[in-house]
Amino acid sequence: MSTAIDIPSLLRGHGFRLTPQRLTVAELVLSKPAHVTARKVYQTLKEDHPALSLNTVYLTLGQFEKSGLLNRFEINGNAVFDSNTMPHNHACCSCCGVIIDLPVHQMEQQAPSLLNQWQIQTEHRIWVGLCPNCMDEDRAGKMNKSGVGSI
Amino acid sequence: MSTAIDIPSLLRGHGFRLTPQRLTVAELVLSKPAHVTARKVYQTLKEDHPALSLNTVYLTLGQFEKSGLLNRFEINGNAVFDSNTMPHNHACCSCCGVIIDLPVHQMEQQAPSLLNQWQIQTEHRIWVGLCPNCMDEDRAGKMNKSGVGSI
DNA sequence: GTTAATGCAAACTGTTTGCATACGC
DNA sequence: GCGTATGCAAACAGTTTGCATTAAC
Repeated sequence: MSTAIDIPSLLRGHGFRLTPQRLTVAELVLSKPAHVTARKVYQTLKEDHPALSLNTVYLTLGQFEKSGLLNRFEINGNAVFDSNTMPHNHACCSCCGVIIDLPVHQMEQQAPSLLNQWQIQTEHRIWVGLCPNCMDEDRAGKMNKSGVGSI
Repeated sequence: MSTAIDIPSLLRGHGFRLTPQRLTVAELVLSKPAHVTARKVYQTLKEDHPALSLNTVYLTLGQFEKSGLLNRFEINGNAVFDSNTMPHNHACCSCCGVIIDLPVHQMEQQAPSLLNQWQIQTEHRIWVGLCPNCMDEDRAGKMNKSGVGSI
């Protein structure tokens, strides 16, 4: 990460006021690749930043999405925010909840001809299964049952 | 529909008791192509079948899914049940909420090589946008704002 | 008669909204 | 000082759970 992101400049550039809460959330989700839920952000930051409410996290992530700083998609009914705003696919482990980015293949770039008459707004493709780590643990009989709730 | 489905036989074949509620729900979602939410089923049937609770609908759809009679996926955080249990993709209109099935292209059949080490359980691909009908209405200035909540 | 199915209500989770207060600009 | 941000609490929607009653087999 040779070119560190200047979070304050980035936020100011999008017309945001520099509040401590917003800076903290931005530092967590914008300064490096991240797939997070609102609750995850809240739980991660609340210990070191008691002056942060879950409400503010929801609001802030929503603002970042509207400004194009974050992408939003859904896994298991949970809103997940992604700092990677370029087109890409996802895979999610149903055991540990880890989410990885996958490239969009050339053949996938155009929508099926049946949608020629549609005006496509978003597209999302996701694979769900066991990641290599959890398969190993599974084989070793140590599989946890937390499921994707841990995302 | 030359080969009408015998719902009672189908249910019995999967070990279900033939209750009026279960028969009614099955008739609605299994006898023809359908994309429905639990609430939609409940609202559709409750008028003619007062002896039906939302709880039972959730339970019944869940049982049908576990028996392989229905597929389940998610749109906008809502569980959608699909009578088409073969692999296929979806498109959803963000205006009227209509959902259409799309074939899986040959190139899509295999997971990306990055997932070679994964044990894939499910895969889902969805396009969201304006369907031709809603684009027409949009152009005519009659666009409704109901969004995908109408699914 | 057994056992599964049902209805009702309550719980629970993720998310949004209303409003008075605090604070960046 | 002005107007956005914030925290708190309440509202809200979708879904699941607990339990007594009912009905299919």
